[in-house]
Amino acid sequence: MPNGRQPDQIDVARLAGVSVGSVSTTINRPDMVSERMRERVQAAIDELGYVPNRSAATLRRGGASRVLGLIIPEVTNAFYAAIVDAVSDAADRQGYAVSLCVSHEDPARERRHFELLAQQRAAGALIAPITLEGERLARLQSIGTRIVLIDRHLDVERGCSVAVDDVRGGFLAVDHLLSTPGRGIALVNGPHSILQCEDRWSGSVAALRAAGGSEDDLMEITVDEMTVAAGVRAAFEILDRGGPRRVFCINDQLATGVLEGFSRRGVTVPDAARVIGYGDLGLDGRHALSTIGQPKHALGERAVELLLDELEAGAEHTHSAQIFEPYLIVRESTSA
Amino acid sequence: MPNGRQPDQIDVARLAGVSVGSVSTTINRPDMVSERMRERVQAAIDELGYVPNRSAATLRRGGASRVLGLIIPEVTNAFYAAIVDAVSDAADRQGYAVSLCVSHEDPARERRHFELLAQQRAAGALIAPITLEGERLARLQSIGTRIVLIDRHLDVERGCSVAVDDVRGGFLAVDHLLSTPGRGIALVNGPHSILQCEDRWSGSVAALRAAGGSEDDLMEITVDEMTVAAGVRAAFEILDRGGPRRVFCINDQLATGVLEGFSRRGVTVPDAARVIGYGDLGLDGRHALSTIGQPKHALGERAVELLLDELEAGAEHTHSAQIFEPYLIVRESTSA
DNA sequence: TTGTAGGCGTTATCAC
DNA sequence: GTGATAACGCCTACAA
Repeated sequence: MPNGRQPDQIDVARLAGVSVGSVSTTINRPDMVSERMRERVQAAIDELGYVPNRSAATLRRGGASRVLGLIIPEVTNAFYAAIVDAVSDAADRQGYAVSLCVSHEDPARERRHFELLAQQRAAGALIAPITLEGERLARLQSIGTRIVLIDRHLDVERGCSVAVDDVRGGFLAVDHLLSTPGRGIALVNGPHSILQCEDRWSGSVAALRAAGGSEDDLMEITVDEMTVAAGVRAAFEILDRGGPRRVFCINDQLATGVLEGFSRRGVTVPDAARVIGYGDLGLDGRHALSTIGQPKHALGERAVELLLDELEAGAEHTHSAQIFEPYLIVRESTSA
Repeated sequence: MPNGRQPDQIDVARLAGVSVGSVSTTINRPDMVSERMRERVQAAIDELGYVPNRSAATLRRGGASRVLGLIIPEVTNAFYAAIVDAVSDAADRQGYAVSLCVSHEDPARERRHFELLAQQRAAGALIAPITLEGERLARLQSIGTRIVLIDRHLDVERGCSVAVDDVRGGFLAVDHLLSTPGRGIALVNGPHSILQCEDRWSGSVAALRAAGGSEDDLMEITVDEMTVAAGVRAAFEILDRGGPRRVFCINDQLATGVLEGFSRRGVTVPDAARVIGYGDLGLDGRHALSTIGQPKHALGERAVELLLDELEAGAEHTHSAQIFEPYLIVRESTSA
C-alpha cells in the first residue's frame, strides 16, 4: 500500500521479489517468462492494483501510440455513425483506442484535431475531410502517422482511401426509375459543389444516356439545404411545373420530404409517382421508400484494415484506393 | 534537418540559439517570456516541423492526460449520437481528446475500454453503463480518473451523474393522450428489466392516477425488440383486441411502426387514433408523430462540465446528480 | 528573464 | 531466464 503515490513497476518488482526487467517482460511478452514468474508478478500486480502507464511505454518505445484518430464531419448522420461504429469495432479488436473528432465542417476544428493527433503520436488517422489540405496531411505523415481517407481520394502514391462509387449509385437510382412507367426523370439535388451531388448527378445522366435518352430528359431541382422540408417544397415545385413523376432525390431526407409533399397533394406512391432516395438511412418508417444502400460498415472496417496493414507491413505495403459498390433497395409498399 | 529522427526541444533550442528551458516555457506559458524569445522559438519550431510529444509531457507532469473517455452502448442511435456530438463539442472547446468506446452492451468490451482509459491515465470518463460494476469504477477512480455517469445514477457520494427524468416523460406522454378524445390508453413497451421502460411505465400510471383513472385503464403490450416491425405487430394486436386508440409507444421506432400498422388497416391519425412516441429521433418524415423530446445536447455538455469542474475545483467540488426535464412535442398533421 | 540538471515510468541492452 | 542500467522527451526547480 504505497502512501498516496501510484504503484509502478519497481513496487511490483519489489513485492514479487524479482527485478523490474522481469516485470516488464512478464507484462509485454508473458510467454518469454517462466510459469512461476508469471504467477508471482501477477499476484503482486493484483495486490498493489498496479496499472501500467502507457505514456511511459510510448515514450520509451519511441514509436507511435496505440491510438487511431477518426475525423468525421457529423455523427448525427446515419452514414457517419455507421462508420464510427465499424471503426470502433475494428479498433477494439486490435487493441487500439479511437480518438474521435466531429469537425462540423469547421476547418479550424479539423486542424486542431490534426495537431492533437500529431502530439499524441497517433499510429494512424481515418479522415473524412472537409478541406483536403495536403499540407496538413503531409505534416501528420511526416511524423509517422499513417492516413486513410474516407469518401475522398488521395494520390495513391501518398496514401490509401476508401469510398463509395457515387456515380454508380446515381446510375442505379435512375436506371431503376427508368424501369417503371412514366416519362422523364426529376432530380432533387444539392449544390454541385458537393462532390457527392456532382457524382450522383453524373451517374443519373449516364443512366439516361445508356437508356437512349439524354440530359434533356432530366429536370433538376437544386436545393441549398438537403432536408425534409426542402423536399416538401421540391415536390410542390415538381407538381406545379408539371414535372416528371419519377423522382430521384440525392438523399433520404429529401426523398422523405418529396413523399410527404406528394402525399399532401394526393399523389400516391407507387401508383401515381415513384420516388427513390439515397443512403438507406432508415428514415422512412413506412418502408415505402426505395433507396440506394451503401456498405457503410464494410467501408469503415476496410479503412482500419488498410491502416493496420500499412502499420504492420511497413515497406511491403502499397497504397490503394478502394471503391465500394452501392446497391439498389426496392421498397414498394403503398404510401397512403 | 535532423537525419530521420524527429526534432525535439533540444533541436529547437539549438536552432533558436536559446536553452531548452526557454523553449518549454515558450510553448507552455508564452506570456511568461519575451516577445523576442517567442518569435525566435516559433521560427525554429516552424523550420524544423517540431511537434511536442504529449507522452513525454504527461509522463513528466505525473498527472492525467488530456483525454476524456466516452463509453456508450450504441452510436447508430440518435440519442447517443447526440451525446457524442455534445461531448465532442465541449471537449474540443477545452482542449481535450475524446476516446470513444461503443460497447454494444458487451461488458467485456466495456471493461477493456476501462482498462485502456486507466492505462492512458485519462483525466475523466463519461459512461453510459451497461453493467454498473462498482468495482471497476472504483479502480478507475483510484488512479485519479474522474467519472460522470450518463443515464444512470451513482451514489452522489461517489460521483456525478446526468440523466433525463423518464418517469416525468412517461407522465407527459400519457397526460397528453388523455387530453384527446377516447377511452383508455395503450402502452407499447419494452421489457421492464430495462430501466427506461420501467420508468416511463410508472410515469404513465402516475398520469392516469392524476387524471382520476387507474392502472386498469392501461393496456400494456410488451415487445422484446423495440423496432418498427414490432410496432406494426403491436398495432394489429391493439386493433384485434379492440384496444384503446390512444397509444403511447416507449420509443419512436415502435411509434412509427404503430402508425404504419394503423394506416394499413385504414385507421388514420389524428382522426381515428392518436399515437405518441418517445425520444424525438426524427424518424418520421411526415411530421405526424408527437413525441417526448429530451435535451440531449445539454445533457452531454453538462456531463463534460461536471467532469471539468471536478478536475479543476478539486476538493471544492461536490458531486451532484443532475436531472433533465423531457418535454412534449405535438405534431398533428394527418398521417394519410 | 534565462540556463542547467534531474527524474517521471518504462523498455531494451547488456551481462550473468 | 533473469537482473542491473541507460536512455526516451519533457518539465520544473533552482541557480545565474
